[in-house]
Amino acid sequence: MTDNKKLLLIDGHSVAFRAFYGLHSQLERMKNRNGLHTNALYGFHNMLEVIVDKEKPTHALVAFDAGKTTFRHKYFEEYKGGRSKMPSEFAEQIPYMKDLLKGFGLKSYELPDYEADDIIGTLAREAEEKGFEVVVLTGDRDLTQLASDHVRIDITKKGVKDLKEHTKDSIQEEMGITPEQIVDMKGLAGDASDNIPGVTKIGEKTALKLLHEYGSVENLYEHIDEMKKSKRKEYLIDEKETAFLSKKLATIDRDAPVEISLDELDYDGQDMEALISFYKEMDFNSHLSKLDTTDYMEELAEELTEIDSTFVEEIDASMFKDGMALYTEMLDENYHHSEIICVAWGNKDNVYVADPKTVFQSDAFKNWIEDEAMQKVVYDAKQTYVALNRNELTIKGISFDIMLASYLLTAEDSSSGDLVDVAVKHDYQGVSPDEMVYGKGKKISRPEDESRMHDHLARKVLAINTLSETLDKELKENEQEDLLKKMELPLAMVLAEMEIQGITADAERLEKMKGEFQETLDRVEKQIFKEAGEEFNINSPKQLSVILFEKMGYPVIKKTKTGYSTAQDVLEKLRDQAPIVEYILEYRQISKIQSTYIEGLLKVIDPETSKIHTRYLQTVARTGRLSSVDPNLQNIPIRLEEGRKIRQAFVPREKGWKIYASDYSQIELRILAHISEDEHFIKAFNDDEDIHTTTAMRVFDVDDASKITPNMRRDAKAVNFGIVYGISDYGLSQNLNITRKEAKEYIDTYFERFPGVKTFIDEIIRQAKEQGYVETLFHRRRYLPDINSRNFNLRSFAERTAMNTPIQGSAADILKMAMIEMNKRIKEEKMQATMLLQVHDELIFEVPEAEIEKLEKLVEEVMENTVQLSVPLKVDSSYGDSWYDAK
DNA sequence: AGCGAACTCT
DNA sequence: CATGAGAGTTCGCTT
Repeated sequence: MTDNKKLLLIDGHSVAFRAFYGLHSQLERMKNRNGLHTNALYGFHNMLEVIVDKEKPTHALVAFDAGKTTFRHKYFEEYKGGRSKMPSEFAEQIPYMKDLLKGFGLKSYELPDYEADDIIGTLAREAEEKGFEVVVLTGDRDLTQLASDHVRIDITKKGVKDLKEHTKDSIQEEMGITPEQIVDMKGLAGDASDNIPGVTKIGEKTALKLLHEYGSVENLYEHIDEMKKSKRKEYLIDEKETAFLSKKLATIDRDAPVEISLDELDYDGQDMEALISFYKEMDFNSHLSKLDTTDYMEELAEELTEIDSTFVEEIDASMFKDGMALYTEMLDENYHHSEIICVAWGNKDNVYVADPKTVFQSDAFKNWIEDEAMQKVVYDAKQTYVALNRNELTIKGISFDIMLASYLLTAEDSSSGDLVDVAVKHDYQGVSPDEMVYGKGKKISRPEDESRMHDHLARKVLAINTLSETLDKELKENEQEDLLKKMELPLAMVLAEMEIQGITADAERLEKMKGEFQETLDRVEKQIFKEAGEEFNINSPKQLSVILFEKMGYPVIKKTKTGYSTAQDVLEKLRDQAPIVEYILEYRQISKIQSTYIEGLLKVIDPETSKIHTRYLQTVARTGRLSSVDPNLQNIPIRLEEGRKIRQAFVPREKGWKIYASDYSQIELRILAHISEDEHFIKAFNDDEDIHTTTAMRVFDVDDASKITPNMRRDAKAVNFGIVYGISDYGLSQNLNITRKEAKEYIDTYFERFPGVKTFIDEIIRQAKEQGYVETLFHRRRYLPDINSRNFNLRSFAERTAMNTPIQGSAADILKMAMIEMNKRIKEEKMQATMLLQVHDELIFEVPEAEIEKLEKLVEEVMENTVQLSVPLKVDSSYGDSWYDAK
């Protein structure tokens, strides 16, 4: 051996198929969050890991079969006939193989008309001629014919990671023939699995005997006359053609027109980024956590080309130009509390980095920030606004936000808050993750070497600058420019003001409630322990299920992945037979209020101002809705009286003022009416009818509204909801506690009576399948990669998303526009009323008594008329001394 | 530190 | 076969 080159060739399909059956018993357990089976991918992954680690190849390739037919079918149509169809659980995993291979840094190759065997055979020959060692990984014994002095064939055994190695010698020893003779063997004996016929009455034993005597099929027929007369000889003579054909079929073509050269196959290890995203996609969390990313991180850092930036201790006006990018660095994501630790700004010509102390003392900086005419581009306009506001600066003239732009373009989660995610998503590699500079978890801190931080920030500024141009172009191509510049960006400013304003919370009220709820909890807890006959942690579903289903022996109604379900709907079914569950339900309800709402809210009230400042996340919800965190003020209880009382703690900032709430009535169904153009729906809304009653009348075929019972209306309401969410008969039956058949009848009648809705659903799904995404009324997009998936769950989910997103998303768009307009009008009118909160279809204000009438008129005018649909939009308003009383 | 179950809202 | 949209927080429990 003159050199150490080693080529690893993998028979992709056969190895994956072996992996699939190797982990077949795990089939139902191994699914990702979307319901995609992952057992073949998992097994294949582990095999790759083992073989790559063991062999340390210098070159590698994974070969696949291309299409159904190969050149062999020309000679023999039935080749590989009689094979049963691939199970769909396996087939659905195939498209993801390429992601797995990408992660391993392995190239793959297929060749029309040829099988993977031929590709492998050809490359193995070439490589051996050039002095390589060759290892072939396959699940298929056929490949053993390729074994030679420098070619070894590894075949997967039943256990997933076990391999059996086949060398020229081991084959000779086990089979008694050379690897080359294996095809002669098949010529005579055939191969049932590939539907290769062979010669009648000749099996492996006979073939072996014949081959020992004659060596090959060709030689056998040359000397066939010397064979003494026998039935076998007759068969051999009669089926001479078949024997040659069979040999030909079984022979791997070692001279296939493979157009990839060995040089291209050099292997340089895993592609960390691709591997991480593959693990995430498949929910391979154990792999994810054991991944050693330090090498990768260092590598990334080295890859960054050097950039120029200036750390400045004195600032002057010459450092600011129109169109520059600006970034303010904070270590905690909650910008209401987190300190700015460094500031950077600049463009492609100059990047400046400075300490906040320097920046906030500078008049030149202040002039630039507050000059509307000087445009700035940023990452996260709202964060930037709030951060500067806390330093007595009001930023004006933000013209672009790459975080918002990226969200509009891909509607993918960029909530990690790290600019690097957005950059990488748009193929910009010049910036590193925050984690690399500041560390992660509890250890997040300023780097000791300050210059590292300065460089990091300078890179962010350059990234913002560069990406703002490319993303702007992409937005224009998608007709989404207005969505950014007239909706999301102005909204970011409005939200910033709302967050900074905050809502006043009455801590004393909460403290008082806390005491009362604690008494209830103690009392209910005692009763539960008495019924159970022992003490345990009621908050632990695991301990609770032991008590309920094992100790007390109540029937199990539903199971979760990890054990018995003790969810609300399950407990409600046990209510009649199990007195204890009544107490458990009460305990759960109250303890949720206590921990999340009372104790949780008390923790986030600013003791100085008595205010709560939530943060609205503008780039999380895939439909375009906002979400609210730290705390979430969009899920304050209302349905049950006990929880609703929490709202008494939300009060106006001044005595004598009121909390004023306005919500859109049935906005989603009105949008459905508008988009679907269903005449019955449109008429009902134009006539201001009660939509659920009208639905009930049509579905139950009743001609008089007075004959609609509350139950009929309730059912109709559930169906209307179901339509908006993308209904299934099963889901509706669960919801209404009726049979699946009855639910199906409801749905069928509904579609019959509202044909426009049916047409809308069919049409939106068709459109989604064709273009791969759906849009709201205002061009907000959501891509649906699974809409044509062969996996039922994935596809169904995408179909429901296709119908729900235009509805939910258009409602979100309308609210956003109304908020921008309201903010503007309140300022124009110089009102004291203040917009405080948004809860998906409602806006909450605080208002002086004297302005109530004016606000009422303004809110209605704005909310009902910001957008004109083919049905009217209707707003219901109310006010009171607290949020509780605004009902 | 991260996940799943349970709960809250529109 | 599995089975209604979009979110966030808290808890217990495992790593």
